[in-house]
Amino acid sequence: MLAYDKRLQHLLTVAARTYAERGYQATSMRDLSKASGFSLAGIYHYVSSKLELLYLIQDRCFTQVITGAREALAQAGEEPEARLAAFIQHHVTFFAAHMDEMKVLSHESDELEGTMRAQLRRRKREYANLLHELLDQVPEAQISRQTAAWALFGMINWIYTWYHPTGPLPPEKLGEEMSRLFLTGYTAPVSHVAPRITAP
Amino acid sequence: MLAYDKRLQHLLTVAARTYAERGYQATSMRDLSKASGFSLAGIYHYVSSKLELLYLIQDRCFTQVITGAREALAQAGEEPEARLAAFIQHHVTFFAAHMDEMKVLSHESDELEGTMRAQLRRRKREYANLLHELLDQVPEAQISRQTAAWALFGMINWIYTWYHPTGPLPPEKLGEEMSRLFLTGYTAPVSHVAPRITAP
DNA sequence: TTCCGGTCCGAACGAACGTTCGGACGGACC
DNA sequence: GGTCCGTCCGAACGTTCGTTCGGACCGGAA
Repeated sequence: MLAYDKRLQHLLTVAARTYAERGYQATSMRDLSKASGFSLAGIYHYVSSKLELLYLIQDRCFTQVITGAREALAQAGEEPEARLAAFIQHHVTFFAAHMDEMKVLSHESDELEGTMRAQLRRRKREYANLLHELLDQVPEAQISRQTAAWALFGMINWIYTWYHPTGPLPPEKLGEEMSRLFLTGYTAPVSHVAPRITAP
Repeated sequence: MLAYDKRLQHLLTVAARTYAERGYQATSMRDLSKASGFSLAGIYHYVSSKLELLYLIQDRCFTQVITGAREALAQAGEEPEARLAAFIQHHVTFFAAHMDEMKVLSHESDELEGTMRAQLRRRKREYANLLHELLDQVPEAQISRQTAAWALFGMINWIYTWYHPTGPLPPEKLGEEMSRLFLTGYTAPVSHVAPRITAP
């Protein structure tokens, strides 16, 4: 049954690319049929619905990010800031290496329903907890852990709206810059605080 | 013709709310008909197409953000960091006050085509230039201006995925935390740099 | 040779979509 | 009173959608 898995993977890859380009809702099963080489009806031998196709892409991608992050942390040593940097660096480089899937994961996260939605939420919580534990290890944070976590995810998920991995800025460099920006902002002593401006 | 404008505004408000809840593609003109009180055909007396409806929401919203940011900057004094903080604070509080429109602007930015798309791109460029000029005034940045700009927009646009303005964290406080996180990270002297970790 | 289960597809189904058409209604002006 | 114009709508149009159905093809077991 190896060929079966290979063809399913092919279908998922093509679908992720098309969803990333045109959006999930705007892509029809007929589009995927043309892009994948399968007939329209043939697709339904691999997935039971359009929604399950989206679910498979997102779930597989999320699983990869989480296990990848765990592996990166396992090699990151003990120092809290170094571990945080490793987490960020892994997320950014993984994002750059799997742009289509990560864009679909980031941008089409509200399309699922029922059991599939719940499963994806669980994975999201799992990944967020990983970050929260890292943030807890860093002392003297000058802003709240919750806001910091969302701000960081914003920084590193927004990537899909502008970044081109083959451009002048290589993924490792991008990860470094993001790490430095966030870590410096989050861990700096309170004395080095920017002037507080209240909106008029 | 005042009543006409009021009814158009009503339509745009309802559409923005529905698009924010269910997404642009997933919302049908029949949905908007039910939600707005207009008949299906009646909607076409105010907009010429579904795409123009999206365009009007996005263009009006963008115009408001830009002029609002200009006003905030006019009152922000001379110090570069204070001006940057004012820009961020304005963006965040405006976002919180116009969640539906800003979510539609952030999340459905790839749907338009042709002239409308070009017009929106122009507005986006205009707003980004505003930020770039502010970043240029801040000395000794430890990461590139371009990356910093995208990271900041990521932080403050991702808000729509998690923030509830009526929750425990008021918009002004959120703006403050975002300002502090970004400004500290962007303007900190290079000596206070987080440990550089290269991915294995 | 026969049969069978996995693989795949052309053709069709009913539903929902964005948009249009012809006309109804009502106040303003002659 | 008659006419016109802005406002609005019920009903329909043609298209596209996700999904299904019945059967074709084929390698291997019996």
